[in-house]
Amino acid sequence: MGVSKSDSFSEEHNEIATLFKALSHPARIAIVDYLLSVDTCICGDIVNELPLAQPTISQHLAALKNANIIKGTIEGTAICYCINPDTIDKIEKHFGMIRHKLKNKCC
Amino acid sequence: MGVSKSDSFSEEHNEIATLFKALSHPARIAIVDYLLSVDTCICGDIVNELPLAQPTISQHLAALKNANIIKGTIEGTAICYCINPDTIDKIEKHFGMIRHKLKNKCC
DNA sequence: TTTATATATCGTAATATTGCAATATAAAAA
DNA sequence: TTTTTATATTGCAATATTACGATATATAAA
Repeated sequence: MGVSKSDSFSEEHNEIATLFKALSHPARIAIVDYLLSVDTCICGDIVNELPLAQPTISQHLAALKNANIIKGTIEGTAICYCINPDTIDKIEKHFGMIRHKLKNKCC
Repeated sequence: MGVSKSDSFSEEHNEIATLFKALSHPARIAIVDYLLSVDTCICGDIVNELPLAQPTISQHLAALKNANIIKGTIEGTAICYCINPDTIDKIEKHFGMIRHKLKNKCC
């Protein structure tokens, strides 16, 4: 009834689904893309990059932080954001596993 | 107001977000995992593998089919499901891009 | 201290997702 | 044809997500 039956699934399935969920919105993809498009970590100014209101972006950033996809460190008034490579690794490994299993299949 | 402002984002950002959304539920991850765990394509019997009612699984399968993550071909009364390697490729390429961009960064 | 700037939180409305019982559909078997 | 089996669709209730105005918070600058 609207509740995801998380308890019914394995820890790992829940974990990977949570990561994908964090990446399941175009605004969050755009944020990740923007963080990747500049050479250094970004302090401030993400709000000006997207066509969304500041509270909305704050929410999306919180979702990404919550999933450990980005890291934010306070830098005076601003916050500096970076991609967390460890989490990217984790997702890539999952696809590596998929790729590996796909190789032994006939489709 | 609850509506994702898809129009505000690029085609590519929307497309990749849609793929992640399809993978953002543990039941759908479990389905993909199950399809990968057997050597051949699965005809029927997915319903017995998961602790969800048949209509719910049908919905999840439709979501995966809709995102082109799995393919289903009718085989008599049953339907044979397979992972679509092309879509897996697409997602992997996205992470390849992320990985590439991360290399030139200081974090 | 006062003001400006950057980000977070609250409250709320609109919409989407999840789950399932009931029912429909469609092919295979009897 | 009737029955069985597998899957899809409908309808609906519970919950989650998305978006933003208003407001809070916290540091920097004046």
